[in-house]
Amino acid sequence: MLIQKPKGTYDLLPEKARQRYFLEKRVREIFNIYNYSEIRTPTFEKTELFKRGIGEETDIVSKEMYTFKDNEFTLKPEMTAPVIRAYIENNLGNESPLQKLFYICNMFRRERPQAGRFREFSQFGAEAIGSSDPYIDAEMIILADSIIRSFGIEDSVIKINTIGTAAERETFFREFKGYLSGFLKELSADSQRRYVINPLRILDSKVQGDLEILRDAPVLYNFLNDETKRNFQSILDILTQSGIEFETDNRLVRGFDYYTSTTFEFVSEALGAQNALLGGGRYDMLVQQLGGKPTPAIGFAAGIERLLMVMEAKKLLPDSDDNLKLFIVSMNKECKKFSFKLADRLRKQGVKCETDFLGRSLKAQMKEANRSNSEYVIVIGDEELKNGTANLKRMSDGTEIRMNDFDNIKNYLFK
RNA sequence: GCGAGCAUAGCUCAGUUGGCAGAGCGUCAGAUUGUGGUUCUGAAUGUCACGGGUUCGAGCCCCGUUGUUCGCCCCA
Repeated sequence: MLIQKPKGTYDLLPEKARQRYFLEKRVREIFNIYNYSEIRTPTFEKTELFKRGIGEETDIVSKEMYTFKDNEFTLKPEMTAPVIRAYIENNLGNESPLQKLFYICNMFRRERPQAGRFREFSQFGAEAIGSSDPYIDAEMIILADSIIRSFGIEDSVIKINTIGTAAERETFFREFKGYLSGFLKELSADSQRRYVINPLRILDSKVQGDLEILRDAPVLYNFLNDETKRNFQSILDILTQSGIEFETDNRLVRGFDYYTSTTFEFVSEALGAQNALLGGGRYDMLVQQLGGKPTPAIGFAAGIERLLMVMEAKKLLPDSDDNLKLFIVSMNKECKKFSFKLADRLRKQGVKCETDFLGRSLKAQMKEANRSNSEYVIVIGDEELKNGTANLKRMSDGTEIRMNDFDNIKNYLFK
């Protein structure tokens, strides 16, 4: 039986690996410009970190984690909890009252794979820890937007909401559940389940019957106190001043327990059912919950596979421009000895070049040079060895340049 | 965890009422022996996902397994 890759994983073959490198490089550049510094954390963490960080009752923790048999450790299903753990453990708050961090890494969730969803997947994201300034909320969204836009994705829609503090939600839930109790039997099975586990998520329902019931339901926003509302309004104002287009969506709620106040999502029509390209929000209680001092924080995470899917669909991925400079063709074994040394010398001068390793015919080597998009070809035969001259052929138009100094080929190549 | 579809050459896919395993692309070789692309000629490559069953006979029908795709849930 052939050994296959685990379900929901993928091999990144050279072309795809190059596209991903392109994406990661650009992402790093933009994070750097916004003064976010990279952080890397272990691939696995204490299981307890995710239970306390994300919430026991969330889908991720309750059924999607890759936990080792002894239950002590779990492959990370997301990065916010590990970053906060590292922040607390390394006393980063003492170094500077505001830490702006970013990450690019892969993570693991045991879900059924489908379009835009994998069991091992990659995200890049940012966390700004230490500030509750609405300007940092705005910066986070502007940063996310400029990354998305830098890839040429213009039609991604930004949705923003505020879900208030835990205390504000408590009073809302009392009213909300009171209202829904009258319609309990008419709600969809999923929403009936959520009624018990996480009533907030009922707001997210797309079932027609639920939508009708929700139409007259109490609105979370009305239960938020003035400060929360003012704060939210400031964020929206700053975004508007910054020229960011967005939609407020008072039904946008997210699946992690740690979110407070601001939540946002970037969605794209080019994706399938899993249309969220990027998601994030404020989590002012998490640092404290994980044993640190009370510290406000906000972050986002973007799905790299989904981003690449959109870019592929919109043909925004660049072709490789990293071609061979020179292909050295050898006529026979004696010439190959010379070619190999020549290639080695050129490579040490930083010239990307290649020679034949299959003992193939002149024609086959020429074809190989053509296939690999080599800019120049040089044929090394007995005459060249004897005379110390050769023709450099430019493959784009077939013209040949006379070359009579093997020690200075580089000068001919870059003329 | 639940539902539906799919599985044939390296890739994309045909394959009729059950009757010799196919095409295009790619790969390799050649077209008077030191010059690629275009063209032409030829060649190689298959446990028809795996395991059972029905049948004289199964790529095709039935059952199971695995993989995969798309949904649900949830998320990036």
